[in-house]
Amino acid sequence: MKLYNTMSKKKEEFVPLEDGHVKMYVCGPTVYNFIHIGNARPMIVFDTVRRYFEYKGYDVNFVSNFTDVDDKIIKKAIEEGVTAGEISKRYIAECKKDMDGMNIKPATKNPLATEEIGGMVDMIQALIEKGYAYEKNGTVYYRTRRFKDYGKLSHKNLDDLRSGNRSLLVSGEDEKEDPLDFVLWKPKKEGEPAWKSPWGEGRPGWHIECSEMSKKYLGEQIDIHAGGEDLVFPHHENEIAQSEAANGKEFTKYWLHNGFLNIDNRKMSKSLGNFFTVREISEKYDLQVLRFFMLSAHYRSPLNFSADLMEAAKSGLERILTAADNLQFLLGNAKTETMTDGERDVFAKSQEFVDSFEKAMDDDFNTADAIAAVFDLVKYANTTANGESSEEYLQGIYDLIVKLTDVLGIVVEKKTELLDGDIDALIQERQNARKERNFARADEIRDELLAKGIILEDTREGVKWKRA
RNA sequence: GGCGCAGUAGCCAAGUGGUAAGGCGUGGGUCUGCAACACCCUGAUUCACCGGUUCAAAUCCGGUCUGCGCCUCCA
Repeated sequence: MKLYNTMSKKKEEFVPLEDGHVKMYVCGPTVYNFIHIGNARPMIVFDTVRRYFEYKGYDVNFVSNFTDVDDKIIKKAIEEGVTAGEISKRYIAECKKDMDGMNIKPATKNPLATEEIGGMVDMIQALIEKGYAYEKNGTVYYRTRRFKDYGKLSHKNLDDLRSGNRSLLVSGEDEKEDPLDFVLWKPKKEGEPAWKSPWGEGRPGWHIECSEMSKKYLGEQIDIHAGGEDLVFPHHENEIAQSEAANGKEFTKYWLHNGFLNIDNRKMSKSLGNFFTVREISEKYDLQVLRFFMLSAHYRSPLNFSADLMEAAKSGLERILTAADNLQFLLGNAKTETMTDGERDVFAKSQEFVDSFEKAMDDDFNTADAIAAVFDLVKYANTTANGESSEEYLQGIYDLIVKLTDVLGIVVEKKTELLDGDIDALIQERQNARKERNFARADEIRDELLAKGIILEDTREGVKWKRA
């Protein structure tokens, strides 16, 4: 399988560091509020990447952090008059609820920055000893120009950065030896959470968190490091500088970055009023729709979000869900058990959809193409399965749909809820009314059930129902 | 200013040298008491524009226009 590496700007064949294993780190959110749908994109995309690796038989060690100490968290805590810890704890819990709704598999480990301070201090210390960092008045800076590969990920040239941002030179950060130097440790300010260190009380800079947590839980060298494209510079560039200087070896083999999510063709921002949290979306849609929507485009492309596009995604997803539901329904009424020879041939042909699905995913996780394969399979199921199909055939096709949609993190299984006895009785009464051609009564019952959120569908094989 | 990405049907979106997947929507039809589902048919002589390379270009090269991102801890 091939994946696009931001470092080389090319699709590269994936070769794991260790056979059969994938070590993967995804930069997680800063938990100062409910996550927004922009945060959701990397979560969904890289969860899908993980699922595909697992589908291929890899054992994936998936680590994703929560940044739980940061200016924004502290600001929110002050506003509410609570501790920063209360804020981060609350929003980590809320974030996990949203992730669950989006069917994102729990990470192997979700480290918290505040629980890893000791390791970060050690790493900073090592950088100072190696001459890659220096301390001034309680602040520790990384000596960017000392790391000769600086800029290799974002393909930037240090002198361009400089000339393009002269304002930095005059903007007061005169403690730094060079305006490009970034903070590894910052001293405590009044009222802020702080930890002890050789340079006085304070807290770590953002970049060092990921370097340390990645090293601690995955080792000095990992296969994949991923995140939003905005993290390429400076965050990931700085992580490379820190980790490679401290550990003396290549940090990450493959760098994956997802494209940005726009709203109505504009960048999402509070001032534009086009800011959506995942929680808000969940009030209107099953979050599977959001997931399906995000996977309908390639993960590296910019993706536009709008109400119309969500509606279209919902319709598309329903087509898949309906097909699966229909197979389930037919299974409950199948008259024969084993496949006929004819069915065996028909079933054998369905393998081609699995092949094209895998081919798409093997090519840098082309989920849009993979979804097309799922739609082809759905059409195949709709045209070949019917009341005469054998149980074995129906189950076989159903299992294929589940196998593929599971990689995408889409659940097609209908939550099995038993109908209340009286609802069941109403459906039966309606059937009798229809038989007697008393359609007025039949429609009356259908409307009554609709009011209770039950939609009835009359098919050739019998009455089906679903929740509105 | 520097670096980079994108422009494919009404909408979304694959396709990166061999003659345009898939979905949503629209319109027509089959099925059906009606509705819904499903199925069949319906769509770009053409891939922002202008040149060039080639037997062959949406795909490669040059230029133009348009939109967007990064270059201050925003996924």
